[in-house]
Amino acid sequence: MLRMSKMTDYGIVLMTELARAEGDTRTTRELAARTRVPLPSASKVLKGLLQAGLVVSQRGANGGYGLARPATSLSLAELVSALEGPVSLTECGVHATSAMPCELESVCQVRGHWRLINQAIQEALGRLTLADLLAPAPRMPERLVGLGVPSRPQHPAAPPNASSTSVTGVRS
Amino acid sequence: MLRMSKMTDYGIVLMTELARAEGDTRTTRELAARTRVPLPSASKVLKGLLQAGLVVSQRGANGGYGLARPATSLSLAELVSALEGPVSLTECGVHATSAMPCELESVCQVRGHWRLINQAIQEALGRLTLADLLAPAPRMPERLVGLGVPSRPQHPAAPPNASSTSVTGVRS
DNA sequence: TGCAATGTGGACTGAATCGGTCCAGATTAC
DNA sequence: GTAATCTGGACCGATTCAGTCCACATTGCA
Repeated sequence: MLRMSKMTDYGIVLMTELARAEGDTRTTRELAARTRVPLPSASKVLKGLLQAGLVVSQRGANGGYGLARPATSLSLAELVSALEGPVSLTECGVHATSAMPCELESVCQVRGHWRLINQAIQEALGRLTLADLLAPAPRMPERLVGLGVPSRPQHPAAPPNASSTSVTGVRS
Repeated sequence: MLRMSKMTDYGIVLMTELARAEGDTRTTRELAARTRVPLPSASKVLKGLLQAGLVVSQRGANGGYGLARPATSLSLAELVSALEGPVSLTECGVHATSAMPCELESVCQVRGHWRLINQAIQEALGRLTLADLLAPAPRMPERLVGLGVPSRPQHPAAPPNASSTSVTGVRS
């Protein structure tokens, strides 16, 4: 659990494929075929990426999609945010000025902690770029050194729940 | 998005309340009343926590729930794992020996990266204990220093999606 | 000029999940 | 024996999600 949606999964795979094109445009059909993402879904995701400004489109014959910026400047955090909304485990801290303010704000002391956790997750995602995903998976990429080092008692592995596969899962 | 489920949210609030009892047991009714979690839902979540071994129960009259271990040794990662399943943004890396192995494993280079990201998130959650949540929210707790420091270009804030509230959100 | 290829925006549907509720039964204190 | 409490499971309605489809706009090319 605590998963990204499948669409976000698709989005990352499609962006990775686009990054391989290096400036060229690719049609939705091409991208779908190469990534095995169902065509209509690929189309849907690409529309979302377009609205988020992460890709540019060329309409008409010989049209297609291309990256809006170099792969080296597109962070995973941006991708996930664009497709999934703000990265935040709880509502708390997302809309600080919500229409539904915290009625027990004065007595609750959890908020600050969550904000930092959300921040940490966002940072972990922000450290990797699309370009990084193209490179061979490193044993321990410099950017994550210091994050992945256990410093607390290991918690027992949660029961594995056999479930559906994700594209990222399947292809990664 | 990228949210915990509401049940996990409840679980954290309930555990926090249990931690305040400091060894005493609390009935489901008490816990629900204090946290404003709907009683049946609180009951459901507590059952789950019991099976995960995070709380102990005393049946019968004068029964109730108590923490299975001191709050200082219960990490948030444990809590989330217990209620939400393995912490992993993608299927990939959760069941490495899945019945559905990656057909394109040889060409895919994303897996290693995801594994590290999942690890980073898990670490961020593992650094905080239940006891930490009881303390006043710090500006920047020592345990997270170094995680929350931006090192990449800030990505534009994703469009705020006004939505429902979470318990943690409401009370934090 | 017209046609074919392609993206655009939106509606729609079936399935799965989630939040929430309820109940019959076991256990314990008094 | 009775009341209070946890236990395990079934159940339901609402929501979300993945996926599909369609009418239309745009563009390149014959």
